[in-house]
Amino acid sequence: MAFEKDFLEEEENLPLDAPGRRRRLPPLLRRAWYGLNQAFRRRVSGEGITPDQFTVLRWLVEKKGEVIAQRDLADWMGSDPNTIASLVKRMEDSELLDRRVSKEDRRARELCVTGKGEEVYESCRVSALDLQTEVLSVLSDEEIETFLKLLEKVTNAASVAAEESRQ
Amino acid sequence: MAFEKDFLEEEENLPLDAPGRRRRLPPLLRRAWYGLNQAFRRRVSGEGITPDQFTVLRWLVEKKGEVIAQRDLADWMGSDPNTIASLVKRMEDSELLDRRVSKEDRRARELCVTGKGEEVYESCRVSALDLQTEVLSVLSDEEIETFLKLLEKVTNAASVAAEESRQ
DNA sequence: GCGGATTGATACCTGTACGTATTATTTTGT
DNA sequence: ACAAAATAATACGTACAGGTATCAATCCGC
Repeated sequence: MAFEKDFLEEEENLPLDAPGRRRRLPPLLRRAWYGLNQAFRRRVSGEGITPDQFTVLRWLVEKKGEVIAQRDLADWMGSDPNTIASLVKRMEDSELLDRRVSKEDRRARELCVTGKGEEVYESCRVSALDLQTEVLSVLSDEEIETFLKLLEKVTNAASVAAEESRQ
Repeated sequence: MAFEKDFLEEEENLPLDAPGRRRRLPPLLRRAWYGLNQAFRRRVSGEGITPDQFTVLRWLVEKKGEVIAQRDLADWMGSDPNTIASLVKRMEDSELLDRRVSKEDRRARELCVTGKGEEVYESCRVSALDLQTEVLSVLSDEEIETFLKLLEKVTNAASVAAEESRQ
């Protein structure tokens, strides 16, 4: 198809943010993340938790046994320590986790998932897996591998860019 | 479509959320989006706008001449009308756009970018382009095409999942 | 042309993101 | 040993996401 080839080559020469360009990274990433997040929120709202609270529970359950401070969560989730502070406070209020002052470093708070937290996590995990499977089912197995590999590179580059943009 | 159903059920299923798995979609997407958004926020904070305000300006500038209501923005950005209402209110307060009641439908508010809005948009557009180029530079041109194509599929699937998850 | 459904926007709420400033504690340099 | 730097968490502020409830205007079926 000469026409299609011309069209594609023409698009490749457009600047990355040209209005005519069909696919721009920021809007696509935004819609992908918000869509996924919104779908998950709607599916687990009956359990009384939010997507971010689920993420915290996942870390706590998978790392159970290890000592986990709020600072660790902030690093793993790429979130601000402020955000984590209010997040875990709400979760402590709803008894999904316990917080206690660390013995080794009295500035730090050690986090520990409660029994209720583990139960809630387990029931939401199924929804999370279903959703992920559903969304990725529009790609072939090979495409999934390729996509996740490229996404990981882009993610690391974005994290570096964010870090380097602090003033 | 019996065969399609069978095919889909047969696709079951990779351990997409196994703890040992190196790459999981939701954390990667989350970090990619937050990293990109954070980098951009830090770079344009001097201009007095936020990434979302920039997104609104881009739509208004690119669609200039057309009549744009808040509802349209909500659709294009995949955001809640509530979010758009407060967003454009802040932007009206800082004189980046004008709002007026539509002649054709007195429920609707027509949005129009101001001169100041256009100036701010133009100075931020360069930062946006730089950032996008920087982040995508970790991929080859061919990988960029592949990645954006697959990301678009995933994005559409995520939007569909969000829409179908309303109760 | 009238009553019900739909639609665009908003008020109010909770939850999240992240910036600055502050406090308490630990670490480090000398 | 002690002052200075670094660190973990927090208080407080602004912005954004999105839910429910509400209002006003429009549309639609009859």
